[in-house]
Amino acid sequence: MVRPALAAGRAIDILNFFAAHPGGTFTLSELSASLGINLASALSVLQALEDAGYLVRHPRRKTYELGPALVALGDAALRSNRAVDLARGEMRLLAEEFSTEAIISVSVGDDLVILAVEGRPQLTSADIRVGQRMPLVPPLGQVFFAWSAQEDVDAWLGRLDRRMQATARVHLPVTLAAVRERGYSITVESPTRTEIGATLERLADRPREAPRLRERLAELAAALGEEDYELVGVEPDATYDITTIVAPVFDAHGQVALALTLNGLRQVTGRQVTAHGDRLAATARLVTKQTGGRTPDPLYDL
Amino acid sequence: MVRPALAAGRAIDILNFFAAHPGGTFTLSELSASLGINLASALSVLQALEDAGYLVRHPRRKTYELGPALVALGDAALRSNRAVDLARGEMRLLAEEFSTEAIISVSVGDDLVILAVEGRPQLTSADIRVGQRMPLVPPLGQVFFAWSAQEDVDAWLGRLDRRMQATARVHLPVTLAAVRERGYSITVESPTRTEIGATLERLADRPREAPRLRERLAELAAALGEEDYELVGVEPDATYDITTIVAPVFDAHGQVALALTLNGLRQVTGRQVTAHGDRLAATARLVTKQTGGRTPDPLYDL
DNA sequence: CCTCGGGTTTTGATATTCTGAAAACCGATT
DNA sequence: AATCGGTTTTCAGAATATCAAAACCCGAGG
Repeated sequence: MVRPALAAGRAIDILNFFAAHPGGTFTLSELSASLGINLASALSVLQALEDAGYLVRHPRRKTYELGPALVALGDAALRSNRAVDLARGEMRLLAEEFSTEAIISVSVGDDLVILAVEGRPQLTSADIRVGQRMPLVPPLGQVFFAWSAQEDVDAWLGRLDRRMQATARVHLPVTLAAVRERGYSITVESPTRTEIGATLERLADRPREAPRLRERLAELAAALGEEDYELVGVEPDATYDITTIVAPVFDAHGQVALALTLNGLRQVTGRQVTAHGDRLAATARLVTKQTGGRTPDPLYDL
Repeated sequence: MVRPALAAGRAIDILNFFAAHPGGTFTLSELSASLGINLASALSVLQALEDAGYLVRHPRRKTYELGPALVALGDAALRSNRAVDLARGEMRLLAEEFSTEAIISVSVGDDLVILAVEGRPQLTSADIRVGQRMPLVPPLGQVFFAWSAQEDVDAWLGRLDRRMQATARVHLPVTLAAVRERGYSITVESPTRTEIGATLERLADRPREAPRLRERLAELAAALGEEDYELVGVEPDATYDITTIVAPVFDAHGQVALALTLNGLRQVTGRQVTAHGDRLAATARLVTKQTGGRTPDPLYDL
C-alpha cells in the first residue's frame, strides 16, 4: 500500500497549510508550488474543498481562503475535545498571572501542532501561531515521551539524524527521568535551542527546503548534545532564562493528550522556576482530572 | 470530468458527517453505511484523516471521533471569517434580549449550513444544531436570494420539485420583493412549514432515505403554496406565531455572507414583529459594515 | 476452554480514475 | 499590441481505487 486516498491526503495538506497561515489567502499556483502538488491535481482538490464551503474563492483575484463551513467543523471538534477548551481557559489565566506566553500543543503523527496561544513571551522567541506544525524530533517533545513505552521513545529517537542518535541515547534517559520525576519539563534558553526552534518552524512551512534544513538541524542537535538544555537540577538561588516549561495533560488511556507550555521567561530564579512549574503542573492535573484523564503510573524506568 | 478528487470529496463527506453530529463517535461500518462508501475505500480515507489528527480512533472500541487538529483549523477559519465571530457575539445578545433562539447560517453550494446557535426558542421547533446541513430549497432561504440576480433565483427555484415550480414562480417574486423592501424575511408558523423543516433536516442526515423524503417534500411544498408562509403585510395589532425572522449580512461583493435568524417567537403582535425584525436587521447591517461588507442596491425588480 | 458472531482488516484482480507536463487560454499591465 | 502571471484544458499513460470475499480479531456466551 503506497499511499491510499492520495487526494484525501492532499486535501488535508492544503487545509493544514491554511491552518498554519491563519487569515492568509493563496492562489492556486502558490498552493501547488508550496505543497509540491501538480497544478491540475491541486485544482481538482481545491474545487472539491470549495464546493463543500471549506474554502472560498475570491471571484476576481481567484485566491482561496478558509470558508465558513470549517467554523462549524471546528466547533464540533471542540465538543469532542473538551480538554482543549478547558485548557484554553486555564492557560489564559496563567499567561496573565505570569505575564508570559502560554501555549497548548498536541502530538499528531510525527508532528507537533499548536492549538492555542495566549499572552506574549517575555523573551522574544520565534513566533508561535495557532495551526503551526513542526516535526517532533528530540530535543523537542520531552513531555510527550517521558511517560511512554520504551518502544515509542525509540521511534521518537529514530526521527533524529543518525549521527546524533548515539549521543541522544545517552542524554535522553536522564532528562526523561527528570521530567517524569518532577512532572514537567524545563528547558533553558540557548542560541542553539532558539535556532532549532526556528529551523523546525521553517521546516514545517517550506517542504521544498526540507533537505537543507534537515541537514542544518542535524548540526544544531549535535551542538546541543554538549549543552544542558533540559534543566535536570534546579538551583533555587541561581538565575535562568527559561525557554519553556511544559506539563502534560493525560487522556483516559494514560496517553499524553495535550502539552501545556509556558514560554520565554526572562531572568527568573530557580525558586520561581519551581513555583511556575508546579503551578503549571497543577493546571495540567486539573484539566486531566476534569476530562476523565488518568496519570500513568511511573512504571518504566529507563 | 466525472468526479475528480473522489477521495477528497469523501474525506469532506466524512468530516461533514461528524460536523453534523457534534460529539458523536462512529465505527468504520457505521460511517461506510451512512455515507454509502465502500468499506475499504472508507478505511483508506479514514486512515488519512487519522494520520493528520483530524480524526482520533479509540484504541479499544475502534470508533472514530473528531481530533484536536481540527480545533486549530477552526480557529484559523474564524480568522478568515470575522463576520461569523462578530455575528456570534451580537446574536448572543439578541437571543437574551428577546428570550428566543438566534441562529447564524450560511449558504454552501446547494445547502444551508448552521454555524452557530444561541439561546432557546419559545416555540419548540425542530432541533437545530451547529454543523447541520439541509438542502436550500424554497421556501427556505429567501434572504439568500432576495438580492440575487434573476439567474440565481431561477437556479434556486430549479431545485424545487417540477410540479411545484409553476406555483412558486407566481408566489416568489412577491415575497422576495417584500423581503428586499423590508430588509428581512418573516415566516409564520404553520404545521406544514414545521414539517418541511423537519423533513429537510432528516434529508441531510440520512442520504439513504433521500428519494422517499424528496417525494414528501414535494407534497409539503405543494400544500404550502396555498398558505401564507411569508408574511408580506404586517398588521400591527394582529398576533402571530413566528417561525423565523431572517436578515442578511453582506460581504464585500454585495453577496449574502451570512443569514441571521431569530427562531420560534410565540404569540407576538405585529408591532413586536416589526420591532424584532428592525433590531435584527440593524444587527445585520452592523456586522456587514464592520466586516467591510456592502449592501447591494435594490437594482433588480422582478 | 472453546465456539460463535459482529465487526474490522487484509487481500488481489480488474478497470476506473487520477496524474502530470505541456500547451492553450485569459486578462491584466506595460 | 505585446508581454507576463496565472489559470484552465487536454490527453495518454500509469498509478490508484474498487469490490467481494476471506481471514482475522475480540468479546460474549456456552
